[in-house]
Amino acid sequence: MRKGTSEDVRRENLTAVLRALMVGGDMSRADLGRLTGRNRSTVASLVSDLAGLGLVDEQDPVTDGTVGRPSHGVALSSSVAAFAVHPEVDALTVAIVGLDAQVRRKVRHEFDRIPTMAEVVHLASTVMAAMGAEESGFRMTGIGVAVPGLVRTVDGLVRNAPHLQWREEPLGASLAEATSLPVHVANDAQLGALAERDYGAGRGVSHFVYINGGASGIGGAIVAGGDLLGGAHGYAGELGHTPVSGSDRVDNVGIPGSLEAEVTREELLSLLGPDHMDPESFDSALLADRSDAVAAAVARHQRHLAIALGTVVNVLNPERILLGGFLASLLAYNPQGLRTALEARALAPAMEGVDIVSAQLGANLLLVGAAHRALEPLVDDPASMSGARTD
Amino acid sequence: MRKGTSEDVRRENLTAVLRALMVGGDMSRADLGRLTGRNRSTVASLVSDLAGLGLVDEQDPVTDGTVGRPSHGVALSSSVAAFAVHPEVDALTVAIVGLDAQVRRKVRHEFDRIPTMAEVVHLASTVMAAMGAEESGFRMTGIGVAVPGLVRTVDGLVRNAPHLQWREEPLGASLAEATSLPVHVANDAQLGALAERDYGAGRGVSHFVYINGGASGIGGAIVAGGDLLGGAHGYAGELGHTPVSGSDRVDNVGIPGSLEAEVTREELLSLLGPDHMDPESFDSALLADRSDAVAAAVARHQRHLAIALGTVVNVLNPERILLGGFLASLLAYNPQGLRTALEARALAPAMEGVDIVSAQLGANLLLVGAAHRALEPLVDDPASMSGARTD
DNA sequence: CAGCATTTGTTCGTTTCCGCGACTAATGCG
DNA sequence: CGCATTAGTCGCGGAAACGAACAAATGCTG
Repeated sequence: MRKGTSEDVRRENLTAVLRALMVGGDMSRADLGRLTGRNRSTVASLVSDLAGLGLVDEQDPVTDGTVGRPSHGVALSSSVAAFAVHPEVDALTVAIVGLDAQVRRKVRHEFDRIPTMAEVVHLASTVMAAMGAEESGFRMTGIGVAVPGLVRTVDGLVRNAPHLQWREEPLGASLAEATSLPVHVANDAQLGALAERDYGAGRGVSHFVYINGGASGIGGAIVAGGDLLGGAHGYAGELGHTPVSGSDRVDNVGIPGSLEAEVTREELLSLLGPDHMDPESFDSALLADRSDAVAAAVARHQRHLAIALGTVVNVLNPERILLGGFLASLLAYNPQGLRTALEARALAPAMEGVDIVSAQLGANLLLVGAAHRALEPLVDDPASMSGARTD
Repeated sequence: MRKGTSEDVRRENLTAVLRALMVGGDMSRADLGRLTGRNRSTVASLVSDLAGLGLVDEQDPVTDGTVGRPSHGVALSSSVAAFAVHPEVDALTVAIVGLDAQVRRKVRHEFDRIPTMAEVVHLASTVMAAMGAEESGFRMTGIGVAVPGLVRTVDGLVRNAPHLQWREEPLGASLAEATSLPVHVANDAQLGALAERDYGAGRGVSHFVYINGGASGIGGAIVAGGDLLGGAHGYAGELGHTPVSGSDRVDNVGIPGSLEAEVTREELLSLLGPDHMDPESFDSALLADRSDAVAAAVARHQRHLAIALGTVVNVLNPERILLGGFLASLLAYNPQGLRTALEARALAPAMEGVDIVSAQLGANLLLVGAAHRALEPLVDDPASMSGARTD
């Protein structure tokens, strides 16, 4: 759309082929042609270009049992990848994730106290250097960082990450300086939504809302028209602070009666007994406990969640709502209960055909989302992969 | 983006030229080249094509006092236009609006009772036929209809327009059948937002929220990334049903404590005295009355509005909020009051740099929005204007 | 197993459309 | 009145996609 020359057509076609492979997996050149609507000769030329750039590998023709000449296989290169970095209160995860969304390497470092940004930058860059990605044949395009908090996406400034106790920390700039790689920092829920869109419960859905409930609170992200809705500076999607009651309970930014103030994992956990529990155990423990106390608490939580979701449905008219973390457990406990509560709060036409489902992706969700964020510029302009820049 | 051939480049370039003229007004061919970044010869060819299609008029070169050869002027054709139809409880407005957003003809018919859909269709098609648009040299591309209610945009089915007491009315299909013209039906606030985006307080702003307060309630629309956010079926933007209090007051769809239940023009009007008042009189009457009763009511209304806007800011991270109708009066009464109340409810980073302004466009706002919605397909594919179809 | 239909790869000519350069035209300025 | 500046016009070249013609590789059928 920018210049309007024929090279843009080429770029768009290269991107279309790459995207087809990313969502559809490896396939034959003929399939690629059908999927992208391009001509045989065009596809051949495009694939040849991409192979030359090292982004895909052309394989020998394989017969698949049908008549006709077998078509060459085309596979995403297993060497093109990006780093994913995910700092949490108790650990830092660094991974190498390929263009095919496979997690190739993964290192987790536990902290005994909340890390500072400088510590995270230092540790992450050390780990990335130690991984020897280039020596192992990976061609790294950049670094994607998933941060539990508000991030100014343009420069990766972490505005406020309450759980990490970070405020106005220049994470993007620091990490870029330490590694000399392009760095993309974003909110964790947003990156999770991207991963769900491409490989999870959001596949093929162009309007959906993702809401994740964790120990630290509730985060969300919006996909509209197939694109992540970031807003003016990337702060969009903060559904946790939506008002759901007139109570005085405040969330961690001081907003009273908000979703995050009323719906907490902590409260449910206290009813179940143990002080700590990993997400899977929490889910099964909650679903197993049908006591009155738990049922009442779940009902109240569902009611509050439904009010927030009602706003979401009325304002955004999504076709699907993805619930992650303990919000998925809340749904599973009584799916119809949540739906009924929501229907009382949403405009009937907007509510029609809205799916409420659990998010699909598990542990690697954020790593895939973060890495793919870093791979995005390459996918949008494959020709930029010229010299396999290894600096 | 679809096929990936060189004809797409042509189409995009034609669109770019047309859009430049729409937002920038008539200009010289040289300016057009600078604005669109295209080459001199390319612009000449594009303009020549558009002139051949009858979409622009090429004028004689005019000297503007600067050195160098004068450039040809290019003006949007004054004959290309669309119908705008706007049914309200007490009147039906039909207009002819040009590509240049000028309202060329306007007919308003008053009702003595709430009209049915069939009556509106019948009257609108009669009026449009009587206007003799084709005979007057207009080339009409379609009909845009602004409806105060929920509209399924794909086929123009009015799902629920409470004030008109319409439910499940096939307005789009009926009007298309009666007129044999392409019909585009949409929510009035959405069309107003489009007009504000192109010609009003939303110019050059790619993320904004438009909220309009009228006698019938509160409607809204969202522009994200420069595009109207319609959601899955076009129902998005319903900000009036956002929860703002724990009270039991319900709005017209039964949602308690919603913005529309708590913030009403009616309530303010009752404090000012008269039973009926046109918007302009209401605005000046409200701003003139600094009594304690009014001040307290305004403060309460502002507080509730701020809660809804807080949700909007947190979820959408807009760069501007446009207030229309009596919500603009509410803002003007005490701009700082609203802003302060909002800042208590919004995440500080998301709130940074958010403008809160009044909508700019007046009476013709919806007519321009509706007609331009009908002109959009033409702008997106100028070459489709082949035979100046007059059926 | 030999021919045939089917499907795909390959090559090459055609078409479209943009940019560029050379030349011409029209203006203001000194 | 010449010169600099700016824009229109025309022709050429390059990029890229498509389609046609041909070759290659497979399954199917008699």
